[in-house]
Amino acid sequence: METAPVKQRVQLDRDAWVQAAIEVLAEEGVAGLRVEVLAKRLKVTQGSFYWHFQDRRDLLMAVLHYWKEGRIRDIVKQTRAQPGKEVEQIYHVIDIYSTTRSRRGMMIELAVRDWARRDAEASAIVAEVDDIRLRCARDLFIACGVPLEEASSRCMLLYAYVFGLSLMVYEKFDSDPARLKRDIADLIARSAAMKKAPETAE
Amino acid sequence: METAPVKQRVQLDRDAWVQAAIEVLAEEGVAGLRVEVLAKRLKVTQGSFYWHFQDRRDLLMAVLHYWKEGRIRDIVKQTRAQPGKEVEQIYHVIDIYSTTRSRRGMMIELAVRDWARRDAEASAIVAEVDDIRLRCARDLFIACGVPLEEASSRCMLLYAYVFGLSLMVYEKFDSDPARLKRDIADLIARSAAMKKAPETAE
DNA sequence: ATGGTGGCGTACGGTAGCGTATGGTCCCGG
DNA sequence: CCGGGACCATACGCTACCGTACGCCACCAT
Repeated sequence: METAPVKQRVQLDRDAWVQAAIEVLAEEGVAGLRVEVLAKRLKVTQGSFYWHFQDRRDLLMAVLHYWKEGRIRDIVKQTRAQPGKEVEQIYHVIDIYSTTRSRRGMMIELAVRDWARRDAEASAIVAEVDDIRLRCARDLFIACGVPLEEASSRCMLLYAYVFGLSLMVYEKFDSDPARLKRDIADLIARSAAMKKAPETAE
Repeated sequence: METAPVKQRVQLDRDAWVQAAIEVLAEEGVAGLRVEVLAKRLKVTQGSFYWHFQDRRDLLMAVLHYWKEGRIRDIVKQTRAQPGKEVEQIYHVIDIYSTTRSRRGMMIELAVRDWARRDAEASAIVAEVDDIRLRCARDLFIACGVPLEEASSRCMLLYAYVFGLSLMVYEKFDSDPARLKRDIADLIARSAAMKKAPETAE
């Protein structure tokens, strides 16, 4: 996420290629992730690429695993709450994914998921990430006193909502998207079993 | 949706190309929608294509508008409820989009939305469709006695959820996806203002 | 019958992109 | 100082695809 300082590198390594690839992935999708384009962006030729990678697919797999590791790290970080602050943490998770603040991360997320719709290996990676995400979020609901099955439903709703939201174009629909998102967050997070829930937690 | 009977056509028209294009769009995405591939699929050469279309973009725009018209027709059909049956209709709408039954339609939907993320004209079309969808669904909630703002929140949650759900891979997470979806549908549709809501409506 | 037009095939030029082969350069250890 | 390996450039062949130019033919009206 921070590539600013090290700009004077003369030698590229696998990781530099992967990070640049993720950049292109976010902008153009998997289909736009071509080795010639990438090489041009890194100011080198294809000769360099085929030194570090066997072929294009090799890069794609590296991108996939790099993304997976990063997601897992972020997920455990985001779903770790101080005892008694679980509700706030749920609202925080919703907020992270539903604001334009983390637009870049969402673009990558969507590109990977679109990729996964036609590639088995990408689909497997997404499955792993989703499983971890859902379990972590469910634990958060459970810690709030929500029963298991309801916790499952609510965390699934949570993630499906945030991903789906970023696929929609709703500017014309509502004049106050902030209120809309707040209310939706309440629908997702406010359980009957959560009497301790705050008004809005913003 | 029904191309089975007319298989013996010798002359192709614009519409035949557009429908075949949507088929490819569902399978491969916009990036995979190439005129040579399409021509091969229709057993003709590119010469035919460039008779009916100015260029590739011309086809893409035709696909976009064809999709839009179809969506609008379906939306008004799906959100038209017999008075007193609005709640059931809401559950029905959720059911339509969240089951694998209409997999093909969802694949097209996702392909178009991914397309819209990088193309302004596609984005504009999606914006129109979303606006109509949201307004129709909101009217349904309002007809149930839900206040305006809550109706807005709930219908937005509804569509974001169904689109997001089809992006996720959750086989490993829950052993009973049917129950999960039922409970989520309840979270979306069952309002505090809807005392007349049925248990499950299935 | 004939010309002309709709619908398509053929042929071609051009570009983008993948992957390979091979040569060059810098650096580092002995 | 020199040999080898890491890293990259150059050059090439190949395929997929876009778009154009033009030829062919069936069909229909006059």
